[in-house]
Amino acid sequence: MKRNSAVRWWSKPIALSGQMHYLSVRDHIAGRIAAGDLPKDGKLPSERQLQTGTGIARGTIREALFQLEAEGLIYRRDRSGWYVSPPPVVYNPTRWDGFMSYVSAQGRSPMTETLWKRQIKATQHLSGIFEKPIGSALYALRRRRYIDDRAVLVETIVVDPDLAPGLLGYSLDGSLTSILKTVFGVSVARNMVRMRPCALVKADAEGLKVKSGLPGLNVVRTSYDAKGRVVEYDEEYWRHDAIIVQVDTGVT
Amino acid sequence: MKRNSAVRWWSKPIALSGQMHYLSVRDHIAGRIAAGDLPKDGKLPSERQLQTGTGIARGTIREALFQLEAEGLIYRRDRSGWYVSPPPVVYNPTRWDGFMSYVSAQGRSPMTETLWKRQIKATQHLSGIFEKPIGSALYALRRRRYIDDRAVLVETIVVDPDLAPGLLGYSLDGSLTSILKTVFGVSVARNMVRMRPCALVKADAEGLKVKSGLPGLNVVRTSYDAKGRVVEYDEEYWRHDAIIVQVDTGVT
DNA sequence: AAGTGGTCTAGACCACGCC
DNA sequence: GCGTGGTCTAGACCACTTT
Repeated sequence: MKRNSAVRWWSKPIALSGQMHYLSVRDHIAGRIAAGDLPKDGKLPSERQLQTGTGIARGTIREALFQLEAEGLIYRRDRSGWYVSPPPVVYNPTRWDGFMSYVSAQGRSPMTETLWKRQIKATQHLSGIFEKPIGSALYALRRRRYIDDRAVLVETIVVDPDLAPGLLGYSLDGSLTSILKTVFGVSVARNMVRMRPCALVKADAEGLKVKSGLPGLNVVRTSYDAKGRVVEYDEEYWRHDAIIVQVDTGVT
Repeated sequence: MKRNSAVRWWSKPIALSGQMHYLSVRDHIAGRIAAGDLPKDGKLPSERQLQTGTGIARGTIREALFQLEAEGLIYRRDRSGWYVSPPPVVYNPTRWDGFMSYVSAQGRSPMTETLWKRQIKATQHLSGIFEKPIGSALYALRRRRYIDDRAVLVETIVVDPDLAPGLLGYSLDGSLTSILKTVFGVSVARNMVRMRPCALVKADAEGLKVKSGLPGLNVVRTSYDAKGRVVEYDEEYWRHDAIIVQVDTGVT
């Protein structure tokens, strides 16, 4: 590709006066993206190609790219390159339509992959949530979910076996919601949701194939049935650039 | 202080085998923090002091510090040093008690500073929200809010003057909520809240005195009265380590 | 004035994706 | 096997805070 020949990506020299150098580079790249001046797969030129003809150190280029990544404009695929981010989906934790349904409704293509499912024993933490003795049997489930083939979240779900005996025998690559409802007659009356900006580290970063330390959003949801029993406890880790959370409620 | 003499902060050499070097440094520092091995103001040794005796480049130390910062464990004061982060406050956007009230309720000390207040003309964006013609008069207000003397958010609020004529004449360093209610008899019936992990840039980063590009949380709240009129439109930018969002609702 | 983080350079080697 | 980003070193100078 001509774009990738050894000339600098932008036509004018980068302004060095006044503001920080890496922020100038950021603005140039952001401008090129906004102008749509990119191959249609959204891949940016490589870091070393961005350097050519500029006299700028690679570290400075990378600083600019990190800035754009933090802003959610671009993301990286490990050792592959930098790409323009697709738009985020809107997530409404107070609605009880699942991931598969609201992603589709927004014209995007959802996909779920079950990483593992097994019976576990309640830890102290879980025993407090489910109000069961430590060591009680619980179902646990780990899934990775995709939008348009990009991994956007990993989650660990815990379900009370008393409410859904034999749950793990079902395919859980679809909507857990609808299985609970149609097969077990369990429906959710109340949600408690906690959200916290976080860094993706260790298992979660690995699961999303991102570098440890990238920003993410941690969503913890506890669902109750009409009798106030905990139906489902869910910990999600999202890519920060994949989601907007929207809550629409009466005032309490 | 003895801690700041030219010996390394940890006693054993850092393990180089296996995992990434900067992650080892991260783990060492995280361990020391968890062990409470710090002066009580929470200030870490300087980057150059952390290097001493280790043979580790300053850039690598900084990478470890950035990691901990992204995780919310530490934060920096520009050109002063790195400090251990205080615990976050819980923010419930569906409750209509204001910042001053819920921060106090959590045993922390809230403070509000009004940066400016003035009448503005409705932009296209605002005209759509308030359902008024472009150019209509609106009240706008910019504030910075603190918890225990650390700036944690900046916000810009827009209010419909028809619902609160003369609002800008009042001191707005306290609760806007209670002024609207007690002085103007305006109360909120419904909230629409959007949240998005973001990078703090430009004016918002400057307002919080953080480096541009640090992770933050963008909260946009639109409040309606019982007749469905927009009472207040609020854009907040939070430090990412200062807040946990909690939503507790019935399912719709 | 001394110390701090903030920025930048100019290399080097590595692990891994992609062809 | 080549190109990519990922990691790391060893300096340097600057702007700002702190003392």
